[in-house]
Formats: sequence, C-alpha cells, structure tokens
Amino acid sequence: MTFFAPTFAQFLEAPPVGAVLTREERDAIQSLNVGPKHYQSHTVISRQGDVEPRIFFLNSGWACVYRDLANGDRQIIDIPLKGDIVGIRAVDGPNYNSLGSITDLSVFEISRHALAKSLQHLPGLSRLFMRAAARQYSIVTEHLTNTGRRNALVRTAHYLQELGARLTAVGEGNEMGYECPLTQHELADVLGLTAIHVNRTLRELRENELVSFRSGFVEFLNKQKLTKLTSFDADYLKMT
Amino acid sequence: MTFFAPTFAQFLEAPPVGAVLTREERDAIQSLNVGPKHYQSHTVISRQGDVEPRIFFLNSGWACVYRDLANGDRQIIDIPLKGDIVGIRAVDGPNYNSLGSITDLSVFEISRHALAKSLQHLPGLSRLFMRAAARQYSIVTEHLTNTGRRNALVRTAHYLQELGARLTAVGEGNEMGYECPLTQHELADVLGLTAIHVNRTLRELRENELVSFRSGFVEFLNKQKLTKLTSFDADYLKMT
DNA sequence: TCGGTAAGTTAACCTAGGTTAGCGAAAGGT
DNA sequence: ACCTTTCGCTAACCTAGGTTAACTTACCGA
Repeated sequence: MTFFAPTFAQFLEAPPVGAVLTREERDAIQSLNVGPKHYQSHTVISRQGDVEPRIFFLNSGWACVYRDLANGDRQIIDIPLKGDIVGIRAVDGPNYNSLGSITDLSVFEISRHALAKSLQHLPGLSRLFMRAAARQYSIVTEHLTNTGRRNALVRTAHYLQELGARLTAVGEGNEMGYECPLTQHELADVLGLTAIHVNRTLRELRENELVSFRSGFVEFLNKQKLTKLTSFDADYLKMT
Repeated sequence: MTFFAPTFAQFLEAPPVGAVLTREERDAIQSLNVGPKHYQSHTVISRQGDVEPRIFFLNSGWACVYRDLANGDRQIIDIPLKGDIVGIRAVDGPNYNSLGSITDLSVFEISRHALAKSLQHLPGLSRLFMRAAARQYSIVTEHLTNTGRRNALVRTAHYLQELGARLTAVGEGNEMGYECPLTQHELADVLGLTAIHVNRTLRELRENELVSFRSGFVEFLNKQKLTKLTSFDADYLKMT
C-alpha cells in the first residue's frame, strides 16, 4: 500500500483542520522539518502512564485513543482519522490515555516542546490548535452523551454516522457509506457495549434497513430514516 | 450569602489554574477590567444553539454544562466548580452545550474576542488556557470511561471522589467530605442513570460503609476501601 | 394554616444488555 | 496440508438497571 505523502503544511491546510497559512506561518512550519512516519497496524504507539513528549498529526489510517482499566476492560475515547490531531497539550507530563494504530498509519510526529516554541510568536497558529482542541472536546462530549443517554441501537447508529461524516469531510467516504476496518470488538469498546451485543445491534440495524456494517464496509441503507432515529446533526464536527 | 470577590488576576493565580503571572500579563489582565457577575441558582446562562461570545470563569458556586436531547433526556457533561473555566474556544459560533447554575454563582465573564486579542502577544497566557483545556479534556475522558465501562456502584463512587478531589484542591472540601448541593436527579444526569437507581446505589454505598451522601453532604466513610473499589487516582485532575 | 411542589425513599415488576457457550469462516504461520 | 487464532454469528440464560407507582418529608408561598 502506498500513501499520499503531503508536507506537514499541506496537512494543516487540508480538512478537517483547513488552515489558511500566512507566508510566515508556512515558513515556520517548514523549518520544523517533519516528514511522515509510518506504523504498522495494531501497534501501541504511546502507553498510558508513559511520559509522552510528542504530538501526533494523523496523515492516513485509523488509530485509537483508549484507557485500560484495572479489571481488563477498556474504553476507547476516540478513533482519530486522517487529519486529526492527537495529544494537543501545553506541557509535558505522563500520558493519561494510550494511543494505538488500528490500520497501518502515516503520521507527523512533532515534539510538543518544539511546536510550542515555534508557535510562540504565531498567535494565528496557536488559535488553530485551540480550535482543533475545541473540536475534539465536542467529539468526546457527544460520545459521552451517546453512552450516557442513548440505547444500544441509537448509540451504534449515531456513531456510525459520526464516522461517516468525519470521513466524508476528508474525502474518504460519501453519502452511501465508507470502508471501516473496525472489528465488532473495537466498536464495542468505543460504545461501552459487549461485542456480542454490538453484533445483535448491527443485525437489527441491518434488518430495519437503516445501516449495514458487514465485511469492512458501512453502508447507509436509508439515511433519512436513520437520522430520524438518531437525531444526528454533524454541526459538532465542524472546525467553526 | 456573601462571596469572597477576588480580582480576575487573583482568580487565575489561585488553584486549580495556579498561574504564575508576569508583570506584563498581570497588567493585560487588569486592563480587561472584569468584575465578578452573579447569577441565582437554577438559571440557564447559555443555551445550546445560541451564539455565545463569552467565556466564563467560575469564581464560586456550582454550575452544570449539559446537553438536552430530543426525547427530553439530558446528559450533564461537567459540573464546573470554583476555579473552573467554561467555554474555552478559539472562535465564536453557536454553542453546542448549555450552561446553567445549580447554586448561586459568581463568575467572571469575558468576551472571547477581547480575551483572544489581549492574549495575542502573551504566549504564556495562551499556554495557560491550553493547559486548562487539556485538564477539561482529561475530565470528560474519565467521565466517558466511567459511563462506558463502570457499573452504577463504582461509577457513582468514583464520581463522588472526583468532586471531592476537585473541591479539596480549591479549599472547599477535605479528606472527610464536602458539601454537595446536587440533587439525586442531577447526579443521575451526570452518571447516565435514573434518579431512582442513584438512590438505590447511594444507599448501597452507605450500607457498605464506603461513602454517604445525605442532606447535602458527602462523607467518606472509608476512603481506603472506597479507592480499592473505584481505583480512583486523582492524577487526571492536575494542571500538570 | 393549608396547599402545592420538589426531593428523597421504597417495593414490585420488567427489559435491555451482559454472560456463557458454542458454531463456522477466514487468515496466517510452519 | 495442517494448526491456531481471530472474527463474526447465534441461542439460552441471567442480572443490572429502568419503569411504575406509591408514600414521606421539607420547604415555600398565599
């Protein structure tokens, strides 16, 4: 598999970040001199508890940010996709979540320190990262609402719609559907369900002609009916 | 009831923000000229969908950030306490969550625009707000893990411990317990449970001599046993 | 003083989702 | 060609938490 390998500046200009960079900002970014780095599927990139000086810009592939619990359970916090940023923080210190790859990954890795330094006198770029952080916050917020107050059927459907909207924004999906490398087990860890119940729920969504998720592909069977069920509204995914 | 009314600069220097301000930063902040503003208990301050140009700094009292769902349910995303910041975002635009007061509130309200402008050339302050945003992200992350992967007993206990830790950090609680103005219904909307089940769960926690939450007061009955149950670790609340 | 409302409490019952157990298919290694 | 592992799928059963329906305070305002 070959990756489209843009420069880091091109990455920031593409959706979902969609930066409009000044000459000065472009130069500062180029001088960071970061090229894309690759990871194989299903590798742990950063483990909770470790000190993690890097910030990750996901160039292609699917990743997952998760927390392992003492009893062996885990909760997937987010599935970062192409264009997403992982680990935006001001200060170094131990990581609270783990980061792993689901598929093969291409990422830009930058030292938080170096980035902060070059942002020092570029308030426009700082604001950009603030916006990215705010979008991430909206995404968890919705995720929390999903697990706290929606039942398995609606919750699963809503999440499949979110992934669809995010992928469509970066050109990896469309109105009809998208390729989805998640296993039912991983999806369960996202949704706070068991893999077995995810299986039942996916069957029900399929039988009700709402969405189908089979053999690595999510297909929207009736988007209007689906949205009526979930009240899905993609506003929270915008980078305002 | 009277409030201790610090200046906005004093607010930022106190925990949990704990800023160390330079002369220049202090001056910039003073020139914003914000005094505390008061709200009565149980009022809606900002409604989801509205355009909200303000950023809120909670000086005293308990608030709640929540999302209303189409079916009448709601999910409380966070309970901001003294010292917490609500609405850190780079750009204006419609609000995704609502903000309401639980008790009487004293807040500093600042136009996001004005704040961004005065931060323009103070990267230290920008970084401060980044850190605050990162802390907030840790808090929702843990909240999501709580609702997704912990049962009612552990979840409730864990959340009561979180509130205790956050309050203790700002001098409003201690090892023994803290005053808690939440109703069981509000707690249910935090935890993704029904008020009735929260009631059952609180009884169980009390009967097992773990925590007691009665008549506005949370009392830790056996913190060691409690922590063994919840694996609570306050690290995620630090402003690194 | 008397309603009226909001908060807490409990019991009886029900169901969404978890648990256990097992099946077949596909993929990868030797 | 074989074994092993992972993934998807299903059925039978069980339980944590939701639902309905009371009753009890406490507070507040007329």
